[in-house]
Amino acid sequence: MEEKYDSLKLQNQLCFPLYACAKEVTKRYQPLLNEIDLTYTQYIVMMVMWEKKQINVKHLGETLFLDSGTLTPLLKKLEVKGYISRTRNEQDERSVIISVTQKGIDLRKKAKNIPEEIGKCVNLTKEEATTLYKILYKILEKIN
Amino acid sequence: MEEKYDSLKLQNQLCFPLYACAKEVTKRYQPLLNEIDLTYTQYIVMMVMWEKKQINVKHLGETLFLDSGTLTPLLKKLEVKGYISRTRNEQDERSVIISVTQKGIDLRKKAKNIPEEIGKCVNLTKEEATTLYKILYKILEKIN
DNA sequence: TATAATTAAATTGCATACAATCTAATTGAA
DNA sequence: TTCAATTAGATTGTATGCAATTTAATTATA
Repeated sequence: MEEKYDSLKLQNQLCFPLYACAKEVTKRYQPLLNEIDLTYTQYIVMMVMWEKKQINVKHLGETLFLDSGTLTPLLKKLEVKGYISRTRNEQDERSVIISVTQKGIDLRKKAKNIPEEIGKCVNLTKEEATTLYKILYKILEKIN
Repeated sequence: MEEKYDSLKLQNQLCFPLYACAKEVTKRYQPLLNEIDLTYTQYIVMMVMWEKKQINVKHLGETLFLDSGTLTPLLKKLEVKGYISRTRNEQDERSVIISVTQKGIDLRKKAKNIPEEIGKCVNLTKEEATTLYKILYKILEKIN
């Protein structure tokens, strides 16, 4: 009588473990990130900055799947902390260019061991990690 | 010279696609959930209620990986909407028992087609879905 | 039994997320 | 060229999430 609702059971959802897992793994970052005074979202922004040195808000948002409603206040905080600077693009005043500062570059040294620490507590085999990675990116590509 | 920081590159992270995927998939629920006036978090709470009919806040939190700081205000909103009721456990007044109302039970009919709709936009093969499911639960078990 | 320790929710404060809207700058089409 | 459409960020409002603390109830222990 109830089996017509089986698809609504929590344990039959794929989205729920995805949601829970992302939350729990992110939570594990926090003690490590506290030591360098970053939140998880600020950390992934800094990861982009360490690689790109300079990027505008629109492109940063596309890279991280975040919109200006999230990024604008977050970038202002990173600017106050001295890790980035924000300047208008002179060729197109609508665009804001984010640049990493020397202090921001120096922060990378302190973050260096974080990925390894997280790897330990997730504890997947190489194959599982690769498989997970591929499936997640497949979803991300399909969904956008 | 830079390769010692490779582990800090965004594309070498497993956590980032996990984080992004969870967010993007959850976002796809919203148009469907708007029609029944639920947020995603309220929806997973209702999924538990449809199955259990009655559960206390502590157990609900363990099931959904959410704490009282998130659940208390959310449950009050669901109570205002008439989908659940909240009562103290008479045997242990510290505990709050959440019960689904008839209006809450009726809501399930309207939610019935949501999982299928989401499945369409995620578009994994059966094998991929199964693999993803297993790996995610492996992480959840290991991490807690 | 009286008090300390523990437990379950609630509260507070801070940081996302995102939809919707607004503003200013740029682009496009008649 | 001029005005409409588009674009990039910023702003506003709502809803999580979670750490830390508080409160009230229960349990454990000297």
